[in-house]
Amino acid sequence: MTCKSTALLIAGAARWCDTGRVTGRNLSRAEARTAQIATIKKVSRALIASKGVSGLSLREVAREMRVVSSALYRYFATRDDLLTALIFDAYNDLGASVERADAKASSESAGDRFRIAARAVRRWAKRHPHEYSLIYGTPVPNYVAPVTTIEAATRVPRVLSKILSNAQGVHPFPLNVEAARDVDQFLEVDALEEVLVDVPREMYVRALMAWNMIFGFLSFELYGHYVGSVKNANVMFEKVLDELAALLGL
Amino acid sequence: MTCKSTALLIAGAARWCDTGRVTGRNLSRAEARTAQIATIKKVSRALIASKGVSGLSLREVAREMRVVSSALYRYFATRDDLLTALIFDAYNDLGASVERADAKASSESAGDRFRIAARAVRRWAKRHPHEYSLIYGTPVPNYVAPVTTIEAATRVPRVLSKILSNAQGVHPFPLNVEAARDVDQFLEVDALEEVLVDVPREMYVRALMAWNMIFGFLSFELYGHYVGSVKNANVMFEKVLDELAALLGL
DNA sequence: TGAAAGCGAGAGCGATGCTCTCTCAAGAAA
DNA sequence: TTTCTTGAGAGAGCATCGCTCTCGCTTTCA
Repeated sequence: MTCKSTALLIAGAARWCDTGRVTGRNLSRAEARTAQIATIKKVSRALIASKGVSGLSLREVAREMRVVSSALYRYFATRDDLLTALIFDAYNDLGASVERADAKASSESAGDRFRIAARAVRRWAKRHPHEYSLIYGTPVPNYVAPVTTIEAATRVPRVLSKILSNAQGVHPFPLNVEAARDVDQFLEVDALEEVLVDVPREMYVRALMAWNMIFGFLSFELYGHYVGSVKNANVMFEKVLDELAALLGL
Repeated sequence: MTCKSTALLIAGAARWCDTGRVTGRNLSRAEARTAQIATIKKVSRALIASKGVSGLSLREVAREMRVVSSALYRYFATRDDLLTALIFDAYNDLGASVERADAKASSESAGDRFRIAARAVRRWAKRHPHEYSLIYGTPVPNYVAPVTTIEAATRVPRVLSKILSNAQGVHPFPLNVEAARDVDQFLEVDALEEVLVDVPREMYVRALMAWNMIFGFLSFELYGHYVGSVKNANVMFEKVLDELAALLGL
């Protein structure tokens, strides 16, 4: 049952020992390490998908990998560290999905690109509800996002704002010009300028609202707050996108 | 340390035995039971407030109450049952807060009433962030809202819609009449009519959006998604309310 | 070739949710 | 008043969890 005689294994083929140890001549220690980390995350994602975030247990991951639980602590010092890695991956996975969808829609009108990007967000969220919760649901207590995560988290806003900035000249709903003048009083305009490139400041509030509305909608949909009021969320989402597009002048 | 000789306690005064048992002549069994339930919930709320929902442990509640953990199972068969009771209370507490705020604002204009109600939601959420998460954050796995909870959950929407229906005749942003005609295709119009009394159907989508936007904003604010973009959430919230009021024609 | 570092096994600690049995007190029935 | 039923807490126990520590083996590197 244990794996005392790794020397007996066929040297040419890297493979899993019964006990989970990665061995074989053609897999360096570093490679084995990244492979193990990938496996841990893969199994964790599967576990989260079936039991939710709170159902993720290091011991069960270990059991699944036919490894003793203490072995996992070589790779993640803490359950929260594992979650942090998964959060990071989720942001990037979502961001990549939306970027991909937008890239394919480069010839569309601004309004259509906006809708396509928003639908990509929703599609990802509905396909990965628990990973969505990981990043947009209740945060894990004491969790503080590392800097790398912050960057990954801006990928979706960046796509939306690129669409916005490409759509200059179209006339939005009447803007409250007075309200837009003191925008630097309550927004981090310096940071926002790096994301909302070429978007006029009068639009910042509405841009943030649109971003917030998309995720607010998904939280309501996924968490059941639309039960009893919204019968067909697909259609409702399109209606919301219509309103948002009008608000943004798309 | 144990409480074998309750007969020796002063009969006239109901009091806690050292071991947690409620005793005394003037406290009936039923009264003692409701008192214990109230205490359990009170201690649980305090625990949630300091450690978050996931930090709520029946054993710690029991310790706090100087009672053995198994005793709590006389009142809540499961940790999730306790959470369900707390969710119910949270909905009602939030609903009552907003109703109270709106009742005091009956002489204000529709726009002001809308803002006052929305601010009441936000104030409650910021004062009870963990209870907010309980009802608007990631749901507990396998949780299904009992009917009584559903009713409690509609108290806030009811207030908002009452304000809306009282504000007929004001002209909203241009409504997409075409989009509003097939509202019964994707909304539960029968159920919505009982909440959105006297609100025209063309407004249903925007009314739902406003409701959703308020809570979406709070989730973003409380869960840190505005870090790096919104400097002063108080002001930003007012801007959002301006936009929503305009959208609703208030 | 030999020292250093990485990794998994395994035992163990304190904590969790939950179950079960035991005992005793309170309320209802006689 | 006495008997019987029911409700409540105590306490032991089970399976599980996150996490720590030591041990022995293997890979890596000087």
